[in-house]
Amino acid sequence: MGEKSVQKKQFILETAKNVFMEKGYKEVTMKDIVDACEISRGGLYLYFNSTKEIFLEVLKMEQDETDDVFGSSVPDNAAASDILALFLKEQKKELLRKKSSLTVAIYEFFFQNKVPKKDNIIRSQFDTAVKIIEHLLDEGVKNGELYCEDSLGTARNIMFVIEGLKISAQTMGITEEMVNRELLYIMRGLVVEE
Amino acid sequence: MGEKSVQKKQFILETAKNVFMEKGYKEVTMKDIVDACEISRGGLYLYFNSTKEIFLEVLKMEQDETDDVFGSSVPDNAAASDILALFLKEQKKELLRKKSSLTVAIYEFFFQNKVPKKDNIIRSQFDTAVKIIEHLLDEGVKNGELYCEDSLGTARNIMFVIEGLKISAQTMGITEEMVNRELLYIMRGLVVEE
Amino acid sequence: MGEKSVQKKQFILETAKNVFMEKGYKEVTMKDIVDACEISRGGLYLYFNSTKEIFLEVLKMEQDETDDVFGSSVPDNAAASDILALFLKEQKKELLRKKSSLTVAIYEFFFQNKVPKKDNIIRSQFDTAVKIIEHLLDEGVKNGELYCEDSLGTARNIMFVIEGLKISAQTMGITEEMVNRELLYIMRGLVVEE
Amino acid sequence: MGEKSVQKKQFILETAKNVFMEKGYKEVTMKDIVDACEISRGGLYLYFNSTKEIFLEVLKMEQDETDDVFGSSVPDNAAASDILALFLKEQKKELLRKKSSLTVAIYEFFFQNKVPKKDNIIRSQFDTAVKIIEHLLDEGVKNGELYCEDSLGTARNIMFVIEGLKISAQTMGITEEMVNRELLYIMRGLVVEE
DNA sequence: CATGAATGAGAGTTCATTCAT
DNA sequence: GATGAATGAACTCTCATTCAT
Repeated sequence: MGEKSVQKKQFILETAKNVFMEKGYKEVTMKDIVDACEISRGGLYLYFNSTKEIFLEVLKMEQDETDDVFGSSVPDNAAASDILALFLKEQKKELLRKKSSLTVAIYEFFFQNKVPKKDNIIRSQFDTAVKIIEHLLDEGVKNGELYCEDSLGTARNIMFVIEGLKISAQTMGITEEMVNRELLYIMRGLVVEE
Repeated sequence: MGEKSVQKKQFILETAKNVFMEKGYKEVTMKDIVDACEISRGGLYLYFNSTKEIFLEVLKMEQDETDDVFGSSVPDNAAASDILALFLKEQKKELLRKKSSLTVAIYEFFFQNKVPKKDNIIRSQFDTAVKIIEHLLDEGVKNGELYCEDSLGTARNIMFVIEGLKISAQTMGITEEMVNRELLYIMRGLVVEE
Repeated sequence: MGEKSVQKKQFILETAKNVFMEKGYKEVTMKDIVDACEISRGGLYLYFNSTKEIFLEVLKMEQDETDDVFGSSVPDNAAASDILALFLKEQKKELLRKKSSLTVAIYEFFFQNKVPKKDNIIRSQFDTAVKIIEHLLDEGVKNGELYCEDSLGTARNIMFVIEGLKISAQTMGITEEMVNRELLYIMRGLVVEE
Repeated sequence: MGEKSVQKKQFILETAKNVFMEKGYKEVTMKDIVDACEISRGGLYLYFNSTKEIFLEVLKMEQDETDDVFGSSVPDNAAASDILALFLKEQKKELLRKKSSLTVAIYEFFFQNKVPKKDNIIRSQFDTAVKIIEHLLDEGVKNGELYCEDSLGTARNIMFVIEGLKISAQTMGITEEMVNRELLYIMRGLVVEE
């Protein structure tokens, strides 16, 4: 595939991502993507054979971007509790950003496609997040900022709460206040009060 | 619609429920239900006009059944912590029952149908569960079995964890061990150790 | 068929007539009539086997009523030109009564059902009207009120104009003014000016 | 749509026109046209979305052709009365051409689609014809060939008679003799007898 | 590489007609 | 007589997928 084709493929993926953000996963047809990309029907098939194939590549793209973000954005000399708070704030922003998120599409996709653990982006992102939180908790405890007896258990607990908030945001709807309340509840149990 | 038809309607709903458990919500077509019920194309339309209509009635049916269960199954003179443990065990069973659950269908349905709060079964079940847990916690604290400063906050936290486990079960897959671990984590923070 | 059944049949015909006036002929389904009559599907089939059958009986009913009207409403000792004017006025009223007329239904019916001359209500009504007009013209000429060399030809001409107005009313729409103009044009050619 | 498609679109319209001539307007389904064109179900939808859309384009096509004919076929130096006779003869041919005419389809279409005056082909053709006849009458009077006091009124009268003949041809059936008789009746009133 | 016309399978929906009760 | 549940044929419309150009 020439360089030009690589660009076109990239363009299709970016455009398709928007479509998935709009309509979720199941609803999206090849026609939707063809229309959004303003290319020919046959043209799309030169690059992808199904919405599933496209979605998988969109996911991979997403994952790469997320990895980058994760790696870069952590301030070096910040206090662990501050970083944790920052992390939670980030999650909150994501949670409340109703539209223009792949969340629903990802859920729909994984509902019907049972993928092996290692390819499961939800799983790997969950695990990564747990590890990061665990590490932050350990740091916080070491520094005396935080109190936590079981950092791994707590990290997992936090992530399940966040997952719970995430799905609730998409199904029953949640307000910013509700998210704040939950995150506060979590932090209250961790921060050492003077 | 005569008495006979009520039975048939019920039969269709039961059958359709199985179809939704099998295939989720979006995937299901009127034809799927026609085939499952072994009735004629037109026959189904005598009772329902769309899968959405059917699904809504299946949900209502479900909810009624759940209400019954909730009302009846609580032992009278049990210790609060035991009832709570029982409740969590029930949730666990539900969580791990991969197939033959409407969970995925319900998620898919509420992804695309934003219904008013009061009609949102997910919301109302969530709220009901929170109230029950809160009450149990209060009882437990009163009896000295449990320790909990903010029973409402804790109840909500527990339910969000359960929601998190529920969606995780459907997307990344979870083992019984994982569920146990989480529920244990929750209980550990509540039970007064001697 | 008992007396009761005769009444019911009559009721169906009256109701069906309204449906045909509303929707024309082709559009009407057995279901439409069942719904309008608020009887059972099977019930209708006890009396009629198709919309065509129903329409034919509606037509016959209509024809009988029209015959009655024609017979009774002619004042005995009136001047021929006055009766003619009255007749034309009646036609005008009919023409402009857009809704609640069987006109369109009749047209649609005869477009696709080529019936033998004698059963063709349009034909027989046309012929009857021609005869009446011809007679009136003859009378008028005899009395010196009217001038007309070819009473039969004129009668036919008048009726074709009226047919033309009738179809125009249903297709391109006509105003009262337009009808007046045409009828005036006709009368001007007939009335002896002093 | 490429050049090739334009040809195909044209082909569909021509074929559809025949279908409409056969079956009228209301009766015709997309499937009828698909079958007549021997194309695929989906193929037709590439060009048109409904029988209404197709019929409207067939009408436009027809109108264009008619306009051409009107413009070209008038001999230059002919006597007005001859042209008028020619015109009426043309109408007669049209009238008697029972099958293979869009007449019925057009009537059916305009029965249920009330279109604005300017888009109403029946109306505009009627008006055009009136103008032409009026002009011919004026010419004829000027030349002393014809006698007519109210050329516009007469023109309109003639056209309503023709409309009446047209609808009668489709509903009660008319013979060539009947048409001749009517046209003769009209001409007799106009031609100056020596 | 790219196009877009073409196909055909399949979903939704409506009704005429039948038939057990 | 009367009911209305049930059937199945027919129609509309949309897409995934192919293929000649």
